[in-house]
Amino acid sequence: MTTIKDVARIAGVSIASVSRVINNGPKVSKATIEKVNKVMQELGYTPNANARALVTRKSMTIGVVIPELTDPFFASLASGVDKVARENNMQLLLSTAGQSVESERAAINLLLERRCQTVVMHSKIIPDCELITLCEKLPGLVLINRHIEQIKHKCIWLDNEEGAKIAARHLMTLKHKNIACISSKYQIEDPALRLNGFSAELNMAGSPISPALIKYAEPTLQGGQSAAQNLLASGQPFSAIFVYNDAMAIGAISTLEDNGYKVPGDVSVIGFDDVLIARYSRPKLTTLNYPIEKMAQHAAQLALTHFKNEIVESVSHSEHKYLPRLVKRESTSIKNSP
Amino acid sequence: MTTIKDVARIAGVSIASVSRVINNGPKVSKATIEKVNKVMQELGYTPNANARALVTRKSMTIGVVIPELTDPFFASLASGVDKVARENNMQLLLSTAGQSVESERAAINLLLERRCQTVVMHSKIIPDCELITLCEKLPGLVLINRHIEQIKHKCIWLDNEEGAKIAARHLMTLKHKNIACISSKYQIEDPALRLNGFSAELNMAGSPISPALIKYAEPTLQGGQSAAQNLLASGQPFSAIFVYNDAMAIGAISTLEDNGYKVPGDVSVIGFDDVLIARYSRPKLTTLNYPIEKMAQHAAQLALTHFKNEIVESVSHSEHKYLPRLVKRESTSIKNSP
DNA sequence: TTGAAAGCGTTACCAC
DNA sequence: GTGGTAACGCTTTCAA
Repeated sequence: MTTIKDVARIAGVSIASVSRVINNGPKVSKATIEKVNKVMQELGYTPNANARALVTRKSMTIGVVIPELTDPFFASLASGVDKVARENNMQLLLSTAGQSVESERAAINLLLERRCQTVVMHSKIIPDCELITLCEKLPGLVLINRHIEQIKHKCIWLDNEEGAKIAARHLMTLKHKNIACISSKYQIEDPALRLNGFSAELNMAGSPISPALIKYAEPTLQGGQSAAQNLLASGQPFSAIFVYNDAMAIGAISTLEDNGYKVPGDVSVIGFDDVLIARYSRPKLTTLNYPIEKMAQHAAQLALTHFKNEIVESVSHSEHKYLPRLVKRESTSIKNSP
Repeated sequence: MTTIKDVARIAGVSIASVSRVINNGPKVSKATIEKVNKVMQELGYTPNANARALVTRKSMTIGVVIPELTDPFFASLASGVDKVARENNMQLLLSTAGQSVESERAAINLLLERRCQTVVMHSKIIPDCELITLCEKLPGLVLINRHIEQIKHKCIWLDNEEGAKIAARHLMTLKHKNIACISSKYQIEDPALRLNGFSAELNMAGSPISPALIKYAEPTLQGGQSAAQNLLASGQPFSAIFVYNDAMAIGAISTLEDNGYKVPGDVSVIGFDDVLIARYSRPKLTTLNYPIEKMAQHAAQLALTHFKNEIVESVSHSEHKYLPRLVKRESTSIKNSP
């Protein structure tokens, strides 16, 4: 590869001058600029980002830690960060973390080795205290979808509980009384929060949810199918279901229809997340929109701000909580009079 | 940040020794290893990957160039490359390229600056000749979903035409005679190849496709809906549709059903790609599986091989063509006797 | 088995 | 305006 030295030699100027041209430095004559640019062109010179990072101590990269890329939810997250990176002439360094503490640690470590001072991390496994420590070592770290009180100004998260309450109100507005729930048996936090919020709201309205109408399964299409199966098998009457996520909701709908129930005619179904498939299902899914891409952009901006130390009081003390938005589509409707 | 010097000083050994410990170098006494490891631990030392890349001239990264991340197809591509990267202790450097020549060039350039010698690129815009030149500069470059004869040993692509033929045969096996097509009006290559293959196969079977039964639209859900609308409005009879991709196929199905046609009862619909939504639609979509993640893994491996110069005759002369696989689900069935 | 020292390709400071 | 040069943090000879 040609280096800055080659360019300098052939252009007949010093290395320093070439560097100035590259960086639009001040005090360079037009003649030099043109001469150098011409030589760089001819030689196909490409500056070495590693060398630059070494001396400037700036890697010009934004890191993202996510469990995996194939889940559209995480792809959107990464995409949001990517947008901010591009706006700031930085590049995306992706580190997939899988599902274990060790691999989450390894993922963040790779970013540290690359001296990536700005990172957006989605971590559900590493314990709070460890993340708090990490934040000191890496000021430009922002957590997404996790709320840790001590570092809340570096956390961007969604109010799952409130989202569930919105869903509850929506279904009650539609006159539903016997409402079932399908929840996930994994991931401690989110499912629990959603279920809590939902039943709290029903309690408040004076029509508590019947324990027999809560089913747990894998958070997948198949999980939704089997949970709906169980619900049907229970013999309990219900006219609506609040489902943990969209994939399960679509699974539930397919089971319901296979058993002769119309959605939303006989049973209303509401999902959560508003991922891609929600718009492609039939009936189109009513769900709660989780603005993950927007949140990720916010997170990246915030990480940049923290890294640059431009923290003002307003930022360092404010919470960054998002609220899901109800998206009414076709899978919920007013209760049929029986 | 603590450096190798700090570690050396505190451990009371030379920089060279610390380096040897870090790299599991040969000829280091057990005592030194332990001493150094202890100090590294205490200091929370993290080696600087940029400095290492500079001196070793190896960046330990695999680059990926894709138009965007939110399309599940490209997310799978990136994910395939990521898997290979992890297996080889390398990291993913992602460069999104958007939809213009300039931004495709910029994307690859960022990778060059980072001295990323292994890259998998999805490019539909940059002209062949430019890519051929680029391949000389970047021996570890592999193109995915593009076939350029002069560098075919560095191309991994899918046989779109043959895929379309498989679809045609499937529909003919199901006794369909009047078959419609919905194609995309964008992206020069893929849609044309698919349509060509499809009509060629029907021609061979002696029942050429009627031009009135070919509609073009945006390659989206909405595009599929409007194309199906047009098809219905044409008044021409048809009992099956070959659709450019899954999103359009699902759009077409919704329009058909909204107009009282049952799928597959009245009309069979077959998609292409087998992306996530194909499994979530109702009826589940019959489609052609495009093994993009597997292809991406292959591409990454191949890029690694080319970079390491481990090219053997068999690799440098063979084609890397993939065939889509028919996935029979619920949206196609044998033609109803009218 | 260990250490000294010469780079790797840049930037940035300091003279001129 | 321009050029010389000391870092940046690390690997890798080469001697000892």
